Amino acid sequence: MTRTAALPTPSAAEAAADAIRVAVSTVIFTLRRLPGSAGTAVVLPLVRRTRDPHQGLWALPGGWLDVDESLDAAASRTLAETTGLAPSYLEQLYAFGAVDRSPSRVVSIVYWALIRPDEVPDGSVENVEWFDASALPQLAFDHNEIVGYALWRLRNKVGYSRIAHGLLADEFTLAELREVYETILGRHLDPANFRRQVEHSGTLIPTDRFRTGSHRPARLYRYNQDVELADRGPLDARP
Amino acid sequence: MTRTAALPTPSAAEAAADAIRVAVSTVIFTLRRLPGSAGTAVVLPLVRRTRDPHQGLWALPGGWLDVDESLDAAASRTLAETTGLAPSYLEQLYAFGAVDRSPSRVVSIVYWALIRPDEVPDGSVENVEWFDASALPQLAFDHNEIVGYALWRLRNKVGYSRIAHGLLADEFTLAELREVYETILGRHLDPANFRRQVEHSGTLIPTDRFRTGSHRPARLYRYNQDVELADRGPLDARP
DNA sequence: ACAAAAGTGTTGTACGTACACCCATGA
DNA sequence: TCATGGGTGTACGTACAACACTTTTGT
Repeated sequence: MTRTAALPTPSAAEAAADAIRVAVSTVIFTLRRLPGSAGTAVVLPLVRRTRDPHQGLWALPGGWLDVDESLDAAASRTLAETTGLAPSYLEQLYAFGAVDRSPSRVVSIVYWALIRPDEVPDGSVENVEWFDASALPQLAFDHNEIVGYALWRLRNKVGYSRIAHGLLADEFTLAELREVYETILGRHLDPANFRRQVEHSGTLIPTDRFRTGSHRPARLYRYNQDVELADRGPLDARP
Repeated sequence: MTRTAALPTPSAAEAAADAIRVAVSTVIFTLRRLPGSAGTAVVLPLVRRTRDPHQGLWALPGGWLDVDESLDAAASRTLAETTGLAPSYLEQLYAFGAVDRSPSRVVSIVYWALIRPDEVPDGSVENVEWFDASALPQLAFDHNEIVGYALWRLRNKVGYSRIAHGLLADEFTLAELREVYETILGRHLDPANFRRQVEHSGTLIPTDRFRTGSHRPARLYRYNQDVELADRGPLDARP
């Protein structure tokens, strides 16, 4: 299967020349341990464009919205086609509709998503590569701007919600959870204070298991499924 | 000029039958002093539909997106056509795109806006009426859901930004500002504590003028224009 | 034994809340 | 002079940051 950001769809191709077309793209974040030194980075998958406009440049995974497909469904499909997996968190980001953002008139409904590092397939997919979110090349269209906004939302939301759990496996240590926060926020957090904050939030369930490592074993926690990752208000009931 | 929520546009009418059309709607909030007793309510303008679907029902003001018009511009145009004025605050709310939200396939980019009560024209406009946001009739399409979400965003945002100033004239007393917060949040706020919070926030500039009323005159304040009403991150730079 | 991470305790500051109190004005 | 809203002072509780300290493991 070829993967390109210019995804032809019958209904779109048939549209009139001056029509407005609706695309759906997704910014998919995960965390990746950097090879050499210690450290973790926010990474996202990009797709190399195989046709004009912007042939050869990297772009966000996406495609045209199908006539019989909701926006959420289109975002999930996009994600499945790119990563082959369902996201641990998926939320609409923004609708981008500047007149000159593409040669033809395209309104892009952009989503952003989180997936757990352990669920990212190892084998590389054709034309897809994962990039460090803080060191992106020049992207197609206004996608640099879009990723910048998605990163801002991620950093903001990590401060007042529990979305960080969307980047961890089912069981994790507090140190691992803290590393997620530190990576996203880009600053050091006090282990003692972090422990108390997150313990008193009621979103964690301690288990009987421990992670044995180089030193004193750390207790493993589970995420409390009763608590939503983020409060999206009336829209929570949807999809 | 007639105002309907079914707004014909050449480019849309020419689109193929199975094409996806893009509409822009706006939830416009302002405050209105209730007639009889004391009290203020959040109100918004609705447009009576003059054609199917949902003929006769009330709907959000909106229209089709023009091919040579950005989303923001379309929202501003919508607002101007409804109220004849520029909003004191305008922000994209959400893109609604359920397949069955309209008989034909329509993706609606919804904005929400604030305007100052003193800038709302007195004379009523044909087919437009202002409704108490907390007591709406059944609206066309999914517009009840949309207003509910907009209200949630308004109440949320008033807690961590200064958008309340978007509902006041240039000069205002602290009691007036407090009434805005109380109306939106739906609860009483301690005058003494409210004063300190808002005074220490650095967003207010005291003037030499006082509002003389029934009792001790209250100092008038101005809004500090250097401070943005709300932090929208990287998107702030956009128009 | 020692290093290093897990986990606990203590203290100070900032901030929101509750509420008592004084001030200035119109009637 | 009195009622009322404008405006100040103060005490209390919670939340968080800083950091000293104890515990438990691998080597």
